[in-house]
Parts: sequence; structure tokens; C-alpha cells
Amino acid sequence: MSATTENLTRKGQVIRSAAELFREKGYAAASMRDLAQKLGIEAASLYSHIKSKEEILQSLCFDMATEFRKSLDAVEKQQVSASEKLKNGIIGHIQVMAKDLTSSAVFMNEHRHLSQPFLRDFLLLRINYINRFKSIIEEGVRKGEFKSNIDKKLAVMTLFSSLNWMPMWYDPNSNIDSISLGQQLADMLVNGLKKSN
Amino acid sequence: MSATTENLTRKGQVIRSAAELFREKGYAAASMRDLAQKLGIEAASLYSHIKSKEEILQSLCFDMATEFRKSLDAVEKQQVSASEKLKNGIIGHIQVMAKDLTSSAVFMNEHRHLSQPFLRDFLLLRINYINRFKSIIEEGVRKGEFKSNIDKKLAVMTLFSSLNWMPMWYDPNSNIDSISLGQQLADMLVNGLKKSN
DNA sequence: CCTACCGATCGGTAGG
DNA sequence: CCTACCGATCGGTAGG
Repeated sequence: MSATTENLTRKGQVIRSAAELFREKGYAAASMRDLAQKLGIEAASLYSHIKSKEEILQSLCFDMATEFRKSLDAVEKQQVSASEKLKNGIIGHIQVMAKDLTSSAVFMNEHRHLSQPFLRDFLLLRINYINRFKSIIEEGVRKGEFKSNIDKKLAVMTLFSSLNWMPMWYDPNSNIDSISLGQQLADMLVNGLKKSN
Repeated sequence: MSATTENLTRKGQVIRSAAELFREKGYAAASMRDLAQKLGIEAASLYSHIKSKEEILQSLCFDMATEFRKSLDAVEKQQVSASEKLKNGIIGHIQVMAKDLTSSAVFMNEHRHLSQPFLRDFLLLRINYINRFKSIIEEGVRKGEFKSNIDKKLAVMTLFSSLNWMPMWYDPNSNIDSISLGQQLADMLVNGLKKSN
């Protein structure tokens, strides 16, 4: 029930509507006039709430990035095996996405329309996040939990591919909730890495 | 060595340059003037080779779809176990993408800009392709090759997520060629499905 | 939040 | 493949 438009500031409502529009049509194809119409106002009126079209994209992308980072922070503090850490990292990632599938889709598909220096900053955050997952995988290999002959880059990219497409097909009204989705996904991916004996 | 612009018709060169541009900037943000500049001609001159901007997108998307279909056709004819079939399907899919990473990226990220009825047709082709993979997974479950408690939709969507993001991170100049990439990916995904004993 | 408007750029056509 | 051009639409501003 998080995606209602009530109990948001007007600016928050503008950003939420924009997220839906960016997801639907893509950032470049979504016009400020489309957005205004969705909100029942004139296009020019949008600019009393936001500075520019791109400012909206910036807040969507960087807010999601912050959520992902916080989720991984918590997982890294856990005193558990590498495979447990990886599983929990996956579950956390899925949960963050499930909390806001619309923003997640924008985060994933539209970030490339950020201008510099925002694009550079965004990509740095992303590579840092991926590298933290890669470290968990490396830890698992060192400790003998994961196969030693896996290509770590391939493994981590496959992992993120699976995670990041979830907003494209997951139906929040389906009978599988986001936690067990995360668990099943983690199970499927981790068991593909784990030694089979 | 496939992505050279030589030994193509002029129309083919236009489409290839457009693919690169669409990949880089996204379909909506790529202008016909950008494309003309890339080719060293005036924007208006493009229209002696192509009917419209969207016609280019259509040929890119549907040509890739045909390649994927043909690859799967060949795999389905094989008299092998379901897990072998799945592996070979994955390897084939990766090979088709590796043959043209640029068009693959456009196929994946830009197809939504197709107008009707092309968009509908495209999505039907895609769902059909996915369902054929799902049938292979179901066959594997029936025959006891795969775990019986897997969520088949989740499994097939995770599979395609992993495959479809490959053009975003795979470096064709890296020391891993597309065939062994496909094999490793297949191994990683299938072993996540297979019974462990 | 509105009216009125701007300069830039868009996909595409006419006619060579 | 070019010059010349069109109507539509874009993000955004001025001034209330």
C-alpha cells in the first residue's frame, strides 16, 4: 500500500507521477505536458515544485541507490557464512525493489539519461555496490563454500541481471510475496554456485 | 569482425549506424539528425533509404526475434535430455546475441517504442519464445531432472533476465569467447535447477 | 497554480 | 543525396 499518492507533499506527488510516466514511456519520451496532465495542472505549473525534468530523475535514481546501500550495510554487519550473507543481500535487494517497483524500473532503465556529473556519480555508486557483492562471493570461494572455478565477474553480473529485471515481470498482486520471492531467487542462484556435495 | 560497415548496402549501413545510436542514447533521444551526422549526410537524405525512424527499429527488433527463433528451432529438434536442451538453448541464445551485441541491446531495451500493431506482434513473439523455454523446464521436472518444487515462472524469468542483460556488460574483447560464456552461464543456471545428488 | 509565450529541436516532405 | 522548409512539440521562463 505504499504507492498511494495521498499523504505526500505536492512535490512528492509530482515525483511519484513522474516515476510512473518515466517507467511507462521512458524518460526521453515522457513530456512535462504528459506529466502535468496526469496531475491535472498546466505544464508551466510543474516548475513551482521542481527545478527541471532531470531533477526528478536525479531524486528517483539517487534515492533508490541510497536504499540499496542501506540494505547492504545491514547485511555486511551480520556474523554469518558467505552464502548466508549472499542470500540475505539478495533478499534485501529484492525487498527494496518490491517496496517501489516503479522507481526501481526507472532506476534501472532510465539512469543513463542523467547528465554529468550525476551520471558519473551514479555509476560509481553502482559499481561500488556490485563490488561489495563480489567481495561476498570471493569470501565464499576462499572459505570453500562456493565452487572455486566460477568466473566471479560472470557470477556477479548474472546475479544482478536476475535481480534487476524483476520489476519487469513481478506482479505484486500475485500469490507470491516479495520475501519468499527473494528467498526463492536467492536459493536458485546460490545453489547454482554452491558445491553440490 | 561482424560489425564492420563495409559490404553492406547503403540501407544496411543506415540501419547499423542507427542501431549504434539507439543503443547509446535510447530510441527516443536519438534524432535523425544525429544519425545523418554519423553517416556524413543531411537528415533529409536518410529518407531515400528508409521510410521512417520507426521502420529502422522494426527491422532491428524483428530481425533479432527471427534469429532467436531459428536458434531455438534447432535445439528443439535435438534428441537429448531436458537439461541438455536447456543448456543448448541458453548457449544458442547467447551466441545469437554475441553475433550482434548492438542490435541485441536495442532489441531488449527499445522495443517498447514500437507502435501498434508492431508492438503487439513483437510481444507475442517474445512470449512464445519464453514459453518454449518454459516447456523445456517443465519437461525436465516431469522427467525428474530438475527439482520438482521450483516455481517455473520464476525460473524462466530469472533465466531470461540473466541472458538479456549480457549485452550490457559482456566485453567481446575479453578473454572469454561467446561459446564458453554461454556454457558457463548455462552451467551456472542449470546447476541451480538440477537435483544435487 | 495560470496565461502567454520563447527558442530549439523534432520527424518528415517537396522538389529537384 | 541536397536545399529549403513545414507543423508539431519540446523544456522552460516571465510575470502575475
